[in-house]
Order: sequence, then C-alpha cells, then structure tokens
Amino acid sequence: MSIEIESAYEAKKYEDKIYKKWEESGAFTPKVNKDKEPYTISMPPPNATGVLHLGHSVMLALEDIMIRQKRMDGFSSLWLPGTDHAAIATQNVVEKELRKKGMKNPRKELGREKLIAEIRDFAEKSKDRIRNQVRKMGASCDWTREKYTLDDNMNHAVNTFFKYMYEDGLIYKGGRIVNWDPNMQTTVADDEIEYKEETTKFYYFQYGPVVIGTSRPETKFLDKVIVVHPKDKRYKDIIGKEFELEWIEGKIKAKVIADECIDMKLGTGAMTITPAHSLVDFELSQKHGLEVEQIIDFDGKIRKEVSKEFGGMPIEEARQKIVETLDKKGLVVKIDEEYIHNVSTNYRGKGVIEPQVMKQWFIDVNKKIIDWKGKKLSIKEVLQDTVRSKMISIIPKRFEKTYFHWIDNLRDWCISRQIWWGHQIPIWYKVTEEQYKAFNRKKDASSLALTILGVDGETKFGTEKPEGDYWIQDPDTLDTWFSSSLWTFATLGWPEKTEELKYYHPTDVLETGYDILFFWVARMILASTYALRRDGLAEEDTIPFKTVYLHGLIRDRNGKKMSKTNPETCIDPLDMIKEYGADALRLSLVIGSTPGNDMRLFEEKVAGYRNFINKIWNGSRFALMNVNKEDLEKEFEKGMIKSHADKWILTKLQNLIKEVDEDFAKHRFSDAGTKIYDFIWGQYCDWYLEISKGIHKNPAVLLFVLRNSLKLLHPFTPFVTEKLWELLGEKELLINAQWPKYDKSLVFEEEEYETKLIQQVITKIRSIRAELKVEAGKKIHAIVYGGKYTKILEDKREAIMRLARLESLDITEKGKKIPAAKAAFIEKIELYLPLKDLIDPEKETKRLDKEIEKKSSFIKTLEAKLGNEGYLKNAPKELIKNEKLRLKQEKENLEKLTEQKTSVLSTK
RNA sequence: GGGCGCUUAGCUCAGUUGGUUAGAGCGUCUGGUUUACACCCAGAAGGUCAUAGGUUCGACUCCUAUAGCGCCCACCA
Repeated sequence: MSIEIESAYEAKKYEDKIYKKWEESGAFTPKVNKDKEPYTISMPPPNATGVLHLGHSVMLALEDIMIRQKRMDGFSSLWLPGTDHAAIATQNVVEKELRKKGMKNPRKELGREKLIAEIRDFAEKSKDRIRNQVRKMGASCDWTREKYTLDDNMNHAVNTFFKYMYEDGLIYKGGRIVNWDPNMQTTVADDEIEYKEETTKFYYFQYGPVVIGTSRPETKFLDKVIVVHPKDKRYKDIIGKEFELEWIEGKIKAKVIADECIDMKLGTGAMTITPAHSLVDFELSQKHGLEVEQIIDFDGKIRKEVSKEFGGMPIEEARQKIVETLDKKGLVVKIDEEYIHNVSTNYRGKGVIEPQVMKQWFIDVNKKIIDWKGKKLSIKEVLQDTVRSKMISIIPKRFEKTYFHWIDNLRDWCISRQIWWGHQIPIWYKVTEEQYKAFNRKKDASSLALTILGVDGETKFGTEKPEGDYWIQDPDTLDTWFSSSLWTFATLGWPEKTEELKYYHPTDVLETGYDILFFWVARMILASTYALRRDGLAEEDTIPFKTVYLHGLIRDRNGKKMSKTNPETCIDPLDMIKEYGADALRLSLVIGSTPGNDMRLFEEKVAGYRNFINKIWNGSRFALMNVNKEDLEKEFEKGMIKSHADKWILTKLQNLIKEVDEDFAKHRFSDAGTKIYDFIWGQYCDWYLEISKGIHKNPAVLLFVLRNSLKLLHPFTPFVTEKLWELLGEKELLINAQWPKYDKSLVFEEEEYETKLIQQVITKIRSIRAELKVEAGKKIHAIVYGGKYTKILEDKREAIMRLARLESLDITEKGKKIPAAKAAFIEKIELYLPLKDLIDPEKETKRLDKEIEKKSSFIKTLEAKLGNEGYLKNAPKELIKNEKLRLKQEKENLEKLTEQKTSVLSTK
C-alpha cells in the first residue's frame, strides 16, 4: 500500500489541528450518564498572573493521562479547568507595572474601582494566554465548564460559605500580630516574608532584679512584665513578685511571671514582654491576660502617646537615643556587637517588617461544630479523620505524616487580606456620620482605616448594603485560598444542588505539587467537608477528592529551582513544544519521575523522547508500507495468528496491557509509560518488525499490535497517536477508542522460549561479518532464557534454518539476488552458533551454584519451620498453607536448577 | 530548634509485600545503511547500591548510628 508519509514526524504540523478536532468532536465534554461511572479531576487553577511554567506542564501531562485513560476505559471522564484570581500575586504584579509607568502609589491615585478595573484587564489577558498554553499541552479538559475564582457563581459560593461559617460562629474577628510593612503601608503574608541574616548589636540591660537581652530596645518602653522559666533556680524567689525599677523614662513597676516557653539557656533566661510587636510576646500576653499597647505606629515611628521625648522618632534613631539614655543611667550591662539575627523583610519591597496588632477575620479550627460520624468535631479533627480513616489517601504516603504534623500545629486561619483584588468580605459595619465621611475620603482605605477610626459598632453579614445610613463594607478581601478551597464543589454548581455536583463529586484525584499541600489541599478538605456536611450529605460524599497525587518540583540540570529571573536555566514549555512537540515534552515530564520527588529537566531529555515519537511514527510507517487496503479493513481474528513470532508479540502485548492496567490503578504513570515505551521500541519495532521483513510477515497481527500500542500510548502522547490512528484508516477518533482489554486467550506462554531463540539468532545474523572464524562441523547448541526457567535447547538446527530462510537474508548486489552468497551465509550462521557465543558455561555454572545454595537454605528453613509443632499450632492457617505451597514450588525449582546445571556441564 | 526526604553506572533517574544475574535514557568505545527510522541498528565497557553495624536462609529494599546534600515548618526575647 503506498501512502505518502514523511520519514520524520513533525509535531508542529499536526498538533493544533488535532486539538481542534478533539475539541470540536465534543470528546472533552462528558455528560451526566447513569450508565457510566464518573471520573473527575478538578484542574488546579493556575494563577491568572502570567505564563505557565514547567510545573503546570507536569500537572497538565499527568492529569491528562489519567483523564484520557479513564475516558477510553468507558468512564464519564470530566476534567474541569479554570484559573485563580491569585489575589495578592496579581495585585502586586499590576501595581508594580503601574509604578514602573510612573505612578507612585497606585492605590491612592486610582482608588478602588479603577485599580480593580486595571487588574481585571490584566487578568483577562493572562487567562487567554493560559488557555492557549493549556491547549498546546494537549490537555483534554472540558472548556465548556471552565471556571474562574472570581466568577459570579464562585462569588455566590464564597459568600454562602462565609455565611455558613459566620452563622455557626466559626468566623470571628480578633486581634492578631500581622507583618506590617511601614514602607508600603500594607500587611504581608507569612509566606511573602524573606528572612535576611544581619549582624546587629545585642544589648543587655539591667531591668530591676534581672538582666534582659534585646536587639530592639526601642520597643521596650512599656514592658512591665518579666518572664522566666518556672524551673529556673536563679529566679525562683522572684516569681510572682512586683518590683519598682528605673527604666527609660523614669521609674516603672514590673512583675515577674513564669512560663515554660522560656529557654533557660538563651541569654540570661529572663525576658520582658512586648505584646504589640512580637508574635511570641503577643501569644504570651493573650495567655496571661496582659495589656497590649502599641508602641510603634503604622509609619514605623515611636508613637507620640507613648513617649514625649522619643515620640515621632523613626525606630533607628530612637534605638540609638534610648541606648544612650539607658547608658547614662548606668543600666547597660554589656553590648554584643556581633549578634547574628534574622530580620524579616518584605520580599517585594525590601522594607523591614514591623509586627503590629490588627483586627482580622479568623476561622476557628477548634470549635466542635461539625456532625461527623456521630460526634461533634472541630475542623481540625475532621481534617485529621478524613486521612486517618483512609477516606482520602495521599500519594506518596509519607506526605500523610507531613499533613498530620501540619494539622497538629494548625492555628486559626486568618482569612482577611488588606488588598482589593478578590472577594470583598461580606460584612458591614454601622458607623457614625463622621466616621463614614472620614472613611470615604480615603481612597485607599483598608481595614487599617477602620482600626484607626476605631469602628466598633454593629456588624452585619450581607452581600448587599443593609438598610439605613452609614454602613461601610469591610474594605478587606478574603484570602485567595478561601475561595480556591471551594474549588472542587463550587465549580460544579454549589451551593445549588445540581445534578453535576451529585454525579461528579467527590472528585477522584487531586493532582498538584507538594508545595501547596497545606495552602490548598488541606483547605479544600476543610471547606468541602464542612460545607457539604452542613448541607446534609453523608460523610463519605463530603470529601473533595479520594486521592491526592503530589508531583515533585521541576528543577534545572543543576538541581536549582527554575525561576524566571534566571533565563539561562529556565525552560519555557512553549519553546520545548515548538522544538520537539508536546508529546515529547509530556513524556520527558512523566517518565522517570516519581510522586513527591523533584526532577530535573533539560533539553536533551526532551530530545530523547522526541526520538521515541519519531520511532513510533516510523514503525507505523513501515507497517503501512507492508499492508494493503484489505488488511487495514479486516477485523483481527485468532485464526490469523500464524507464526511463533505472532504468538510471541501477542503474548507480550497482553502482558503489557495487564501491567499497564495495574500501574494505572496504582497511579504509577512513569512505570506504565516506561513499559509501553519499551514494548513499542524494544519488542515491536526492534523484533517483530524485523521478523516481519521475512517469512513471518503477517499484516493482521502487525496491525492489531500496532493499533493496541497506539491506544495504550495515547494518554501519554495524544497527538502523534491520534495522527497515526487516522493514517491507519480509522474513522473514529482515537481519543474515544476503547481501551485495550486483557485477553488471556492471546497469551501463549510456552511459545516464548523458542521465539526468544529466534530473536537471539536474528541478532547474531545481523552482527555476522566476514571475519568469522569458526571451526566447521561444530554442534549447534543454544541456551534460551525465559521467565523463571532456564532451558537448554539442543540442536535447534530447525529453528535456525527457518530463520535462514527469511527473505530478508537474500543477499543482493545492485538489486540482484545472489543465491550462492545466501547459501554461504546460511552456512556461516550454522557455524556461528555454538553455545559459547550465547552463554558462558563458566559463569552459568557459578550462577547456578549460587542459586542452588540459596534455594537449599531456604528450603531447609521452611522445612524446619513447618516441622515445628508449636509453630503449626500458633501460626495463622493461611500462612501455613502458603508456606507449604511455597515449599513445594521451591523444591520443584531446585530440581530444575539441578537439571540445568547438569546440562550446562555437559556442554563444556 | 522541630519534621521530612535524598545518596544506585561519567550524567539524569527507575527499582512495587525483602527473593533469579541491580535496570533505563543520555554520554563513551567497537562495529554496522540488506525494502521504516542516523531522531537508526547490533554490541561492549562502566556499580563494594554513601559509610558502619544489626535483623534474616537471603538486604538496594527492614532497623540503628554516622557523614554529605536538599526541602518544609517554627523562630532566636
């Protein structure tokens, strides 16, 4: 059959067209279908801030593999895509851009409405770019159901969820130490803090009866409490007592309390508490009911109310002056000049963070409010139970430990953020007319303004302004993870009780990088179980997903994290796709990577898999060149099996199907991919196609195996397989084809060994060269390996002759066959196959000896075990049965080994 | 400081409940174009599985310790 196909696959030429075909065919859009089982993956929504990186590519590749395989396997396979508004990240990017354009303070200059509009524009553009990139990867996600975390229905879900929690008393407003950046006048999330090592001075001051150490004397104005460890002998006598002492601005009174959090070995073992400007101190003060007084204002200066002398001074200046003052008073004990200290800074500005106390919204994780398996449990407890009771399993398993560890240390979740890009908190405050006017005058009002205005009147939940005058909505927005925690169920229509929600939820797999296990994965479990349980669903239906599959991070060839700031090592997935094709990129990201482990990626790796793609292309090309139209149209039947080679490749194929199914069930995609790769390249192309060149040519099997190979490979490399499927004359798209089913009747185990011999002989034939020097008349001998047994086949002249009759062995010169040369060739083959070329008897004997020894000792132990009456009485029956069976098997194996040894010895 | 992980061929990595001779790709070397593919084919070299103990008939695999590397969390008053 003559089909014009180029000898190298050009991905660029086909990929976009194929994607379009899939999308238009509706293959991506599954329907609620009671006759089918659902299979769902919610795509982790990429941030709508920029471009996709390789991390996204891994995610897309892995999820697409799962989705495609299930789709072919007859599931209603839904992959729901979307994007995240990525609150802080997006607003930051846009503000930065605006600043580049010369705007000094975008929030002040534009005001809320206009800035949000700017950000929205930017996000929309990003979304388009992301959609395009996702398509380029070949992701078969359902675009008709695409969602965005700021969509109206998502906002509705967010508000409903907030309302649930507000009504249940799970959301409360409380003081909290936040990371305040006085430069940028904003709070900074914990994970946006960068610790910088700095050498500063460390001061020791006499503070009444104790010496305290500090690197920040300027915060120590109002310290009135000394804390020591309860077991510290040095301070045993002063605990609980009150002292009058000389301090920065005259005499003050201070008392001594004890707390176990104090490290006796650190410094002097005594410290004073500054509740308003240190997290630890703040928590201590809450624990002991101490007063919290602000010392440093939001501009980073000493508050005027605190000190007449130092009020209004920036902290650096105040620090120096205060030390001078204390020194004059003789209170400086010593100064350590070389104190190495971690300073927290905002990684976006470079501003030094000043911890401040501010009112924030929190989710209470300890209130026992969820009806769970007959008990009232807290959020924390439900989070633990879902994983502990195996409702949710995490791959790799070790991350379950990490997960529990995180929950054990979980504190109330602060959900309010002082930015505008996001879901505004649906809370309204009743204020005075004066406050109302003052608030509206400030264009960049955040919750800081509320704090400063001292708002503390009536508070109401609502998405709309309550009736009456002077209501202000909380200007803050919700943490971006608050909305994305609803992702799995809100994208399916929640809070409406839709058919889809019922059918596709809980989703099956949540596949993402391990770096957001806490940020996102745990919070999704939190949101889903709480909200759906409150809706009255059964516990097992409230989890967001059954399996969490965590992939590793992609690193460059030196093991460094890829970052945009380092373009030398940073690989853009689109560049790789352009150069090598999406299929090659997908394979290079999936094969050889294991869950939870980071992997390195570099161009040569992608190039290697491109070679494989080309191999399939050419293997198929060869097949097409060797079959005719009727062959293509014929259905495969068992009666078409002709040779040992047929049986051999069919057996291999069936074994492959079985193993790949097992691997998929265990989420071992790398293994599955490797096996398919090996089969296609190592078995089908290298052996079966070679054999097909000769008398074993059998189009029926050739095509049957090829078609099944393409099916198996399709989830991994969808584009090239789809194209080849079309070239094979198939009318239906491969994306919708039926996944291969394991068929035991196509397994011919006993055939394996002889066929293996044929392979070895082919190898030899290929490598035979004129310089062969073998004594004539030598007996032909061959050892053939296969599976668990080693067989020696003597005098397999017949098999070899059969090979020698292969047409491919015709020796030609200028297109003319030369029978004499062929005859000579055959003669040489016969001479070339003495045993020693296939196996070294010395080595083989040694190996067998070792093996026999091992087996014997094992058998001995087993016999002893099974001869022990006590053991027989106490051990489980099942175990004993197994062991008896094993003993029998091992004895048989030993016999075989001994036989083998004898025959090897006889060949010497 | 607390937790987790990694260490297997020159490089990048697989290795499933412990069980045949520890594998692959790239790279290196040798040889090869007889009707798919040089993005190819055949073959070779290359490993005391980080180190030291232990458990076991048997350990890359389980346990303990040590070293080096990495990650996460907390944070130094």
